[in-house]
Amino acid sequence: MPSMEVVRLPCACANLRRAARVVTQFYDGVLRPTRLRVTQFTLLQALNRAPGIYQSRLAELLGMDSTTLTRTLASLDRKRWLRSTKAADRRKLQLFLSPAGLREYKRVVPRWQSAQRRLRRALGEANWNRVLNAAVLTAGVLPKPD
Amino acid sequence: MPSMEVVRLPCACANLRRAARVVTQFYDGVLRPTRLRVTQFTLLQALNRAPGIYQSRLAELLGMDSTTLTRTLASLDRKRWLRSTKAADRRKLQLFLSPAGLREYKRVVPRWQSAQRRLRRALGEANWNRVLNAAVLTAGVLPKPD
DNA sequence: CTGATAAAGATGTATATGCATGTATCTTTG
DNA sequence: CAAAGATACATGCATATACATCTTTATCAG
Repeated sequence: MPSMEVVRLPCACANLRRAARVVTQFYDGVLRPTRLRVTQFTLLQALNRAPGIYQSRLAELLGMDSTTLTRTLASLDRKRWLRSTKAADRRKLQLFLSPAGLREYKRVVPRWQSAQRRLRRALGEANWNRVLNAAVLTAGVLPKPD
Repeated sequence: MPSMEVVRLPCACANLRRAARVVTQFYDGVLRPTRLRVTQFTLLQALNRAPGIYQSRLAELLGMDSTTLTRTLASLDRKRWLRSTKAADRRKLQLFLSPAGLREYKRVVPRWQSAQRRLRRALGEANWNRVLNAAVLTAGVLPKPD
């Protein structure tokens, strides 16, 4: 008979990925009526806060491969929420929200706030702050593999 | 000029996803010589610990949609690392490692242990334990959206 | 028992993600 | 300055992930 007890995963990475999946599903659920996912909302939010940021810097900020951004940003661009211009160093792209992008961002903010409030209540203050610092925890701390 | 300061993301979900990306990249880097990714390693490890587990229960354990498992397990199955049999309730699948799957798991364990040790050292005990509990934090705590 | 409903998994479709590699641009070295 | 190397982004390819929907099987109401 299959085990009924909880199988504790000893892998830190597996646990973190699991937490990210669960929380993403929660946020996406709350955001569903807006037809925007939390991943795209995060990009709009970052661009609202750091207009003109370089793609490479944004990737660094999100701990994400810069080439992953190429595609996710392309989907925002298709919706006309983005403006990008070449920087003085013409290899670099500077990214901005378009007016429509700003409107979209503002439209979704209340739902996002609701998700934040509900998660905060569910976790309690201490755990909430730990989650907010999760990114900082792993920023620059990790040694290069091999 | 694009901002040089750190842009703190206020979204708990964005932070958690970021941490998961960074840590996944680290584990995948350490595991690279084995040509196995941490996501697949996690499945082998789970099946090693809970042989005969139902697919739906495994999905629950990993906070993952059960239909996502269908495909990830299919990739393990293509490599002949899996055995699955129908349960008494013939809608359900019971999952096991094949002998080759067990060998593969054992082959990769040392690298995984190395990644664990290195992350633990980088984070320190307190943060390490928080990460190990990240999954528990979010288990069953979240209210249904709407 | 039969029809209605629920549960488990498979499949279609879409997004997210990373690495290897390619191309354009910049920087460094002689 | 020209060649060599480095940097930024785009593209090809592979995996990861979820939801809606479909099929199969089980359970429940009568």
